[in-house]
Amino acid sequence: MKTQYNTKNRQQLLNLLEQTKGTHVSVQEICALLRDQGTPMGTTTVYRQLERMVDDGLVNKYVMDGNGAYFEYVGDHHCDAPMCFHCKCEKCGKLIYLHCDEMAAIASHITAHHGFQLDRMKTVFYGTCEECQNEQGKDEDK
Amino acid sequence: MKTQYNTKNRQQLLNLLEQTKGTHVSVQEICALLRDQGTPMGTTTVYRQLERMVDDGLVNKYVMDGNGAYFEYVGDHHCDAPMCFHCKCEKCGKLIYLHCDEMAAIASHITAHHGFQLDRMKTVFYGTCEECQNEQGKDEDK
DNA sequence: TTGCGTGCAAAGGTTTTGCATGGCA
DNA sequence: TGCCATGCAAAACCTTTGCACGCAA
Repeated sequence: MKTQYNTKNRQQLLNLLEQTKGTHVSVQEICALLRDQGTPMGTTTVYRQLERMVDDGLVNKYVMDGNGAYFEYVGDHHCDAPMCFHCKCEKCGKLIYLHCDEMAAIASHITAHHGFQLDRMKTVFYGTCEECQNEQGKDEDK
Repeated sequence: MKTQYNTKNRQQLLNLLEQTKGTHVSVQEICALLRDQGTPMGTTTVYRQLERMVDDGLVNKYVMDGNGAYFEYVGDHHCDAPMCFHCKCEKCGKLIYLHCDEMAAIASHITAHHGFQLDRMKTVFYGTCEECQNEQGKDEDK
C-alpha cells in the first residue's frame, strides 16, 4: 500500500465523481466539468488519480467501443452485498443497474459449472434498453 | 449491399481467419501472421476488410481493456443457435467460450424481467479462469 | 473500362512517459 | 525536509482518412 497524499486535486476529483455517482464519465468529460467548476486539472493528473482510484476500488473503469474509457464512482458503497451488474445500452448509452438475485445465481453457476470466477465490477452487459427497443421501429433505416 | 470484389488479399485474410477460428486475434497479430506466411498485407487493408466482415457477420469484434480490438472469425456458423458467451480472464488473457443452456436462460431473464435485450456478440464477461484462480495463492503479493 | 481495392503517408484521438517544479505531511 | 503530486511537452498506440495507383469484373 502506497502512501497517498490527500491533495486538493484529489479532493476536487473525488468531489466531482461523487456528483456523477450512478453515471459514467470519460476523462475529457471530467476535465471539462472540472474546468467549468473553476478547478481545472491537468489531464495527466486525472489519469493518474483515476488509475489509483481504480486500484483502490473507489472507481470502476469500463472500456467502451474503443472511443476511450469511462469511469464510474462507486465510493465506499462498493456494491458487495447487493449483487449489481451493469448494462450499457448501445443505442442511447444509458447505464442501467441490475440488482437481482437471479443475477447472483448466474455468477454462482458460472463459477460452479465453468470454473470461471466472474468479476462483476468489470463486466458490462451490452445490449438495448427498453426505451430504445421501442424506438427501434422508427429508427430502422440504415 | 455493396459490390465486393473477391481479391487475393481478402482470400488470404479469410484463409488466415479460418485457421484462427475459436480464438481471438488483434490486428497486429493478423498482420504478423500474414507476414510470417509470406503474404504481407497493409494494416489499412486489414482494418478495412475486417470492418466489412464485421458488417457481414463473418467476424465478431470485441474491444478489450483498451489495448485495441480483437477479432474472431465465426464464418457461416454464426453462433446463432448455440448461445455462446465469451469470458476473458483478466490474469492470463485467455478467452473462454461458454456454450450453455443456462446462459441462454440468463439472456431471457434479463429481457423479460429487466427489459434489457442482451447483445451477446458484444458482451464479454471479465473474471478469473480456473487455472489462474489456483495460481492466485502463490501470486498473492502486491 | 469502371470503380472498388490497396497501401503509403499523415492525421486524429486516447493514454503513457520524462522531467522539472510545486505541495503535502 | 523528503517524497509524492502535478502538468507541460512529447512519445507511444491504435485507428481512420486522403490520395494516387493497381486490379477484379
